[in-house]
Amino acid sequence: MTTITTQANQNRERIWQIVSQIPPGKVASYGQIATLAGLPRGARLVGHVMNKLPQETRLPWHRVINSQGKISLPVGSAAHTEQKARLIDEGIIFNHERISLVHYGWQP
DNA sequence: ACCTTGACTAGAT
DNA sequence: AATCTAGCCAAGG
Repeated sequence: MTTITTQANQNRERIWQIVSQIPPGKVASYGQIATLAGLPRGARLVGHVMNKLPQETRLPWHRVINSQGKISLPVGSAAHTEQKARLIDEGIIFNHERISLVHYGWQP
């Protein structure tokens, strides 16, 4: 098994690493993750990486939302429903589909 | 190799 | 508050 370290692989691993640090009951935005991973304008890449996570991943992907405090997945989709349920389980309160970043935003 | 598509965002209008 | 726009990075056609 040869180990190939492309730039894309490194970026992906940095993103995984940051996401794994978000504590329960807190949320972080795509842009915030990107910045912490050393990719200041890579918000979109974070979304792409989340989208490609294996179904059985143990990463707390549900704690990643957009800068408006909303879930970016399509409303009504199974994924959106699961994400919302997981967040509510952790004690997060939604107000009109929005999460208060002031109260629940992760401060590393 | 070229073009389009996203779990995006800050800034301008 | 609602829209637009340009910028970013990887993947897929």
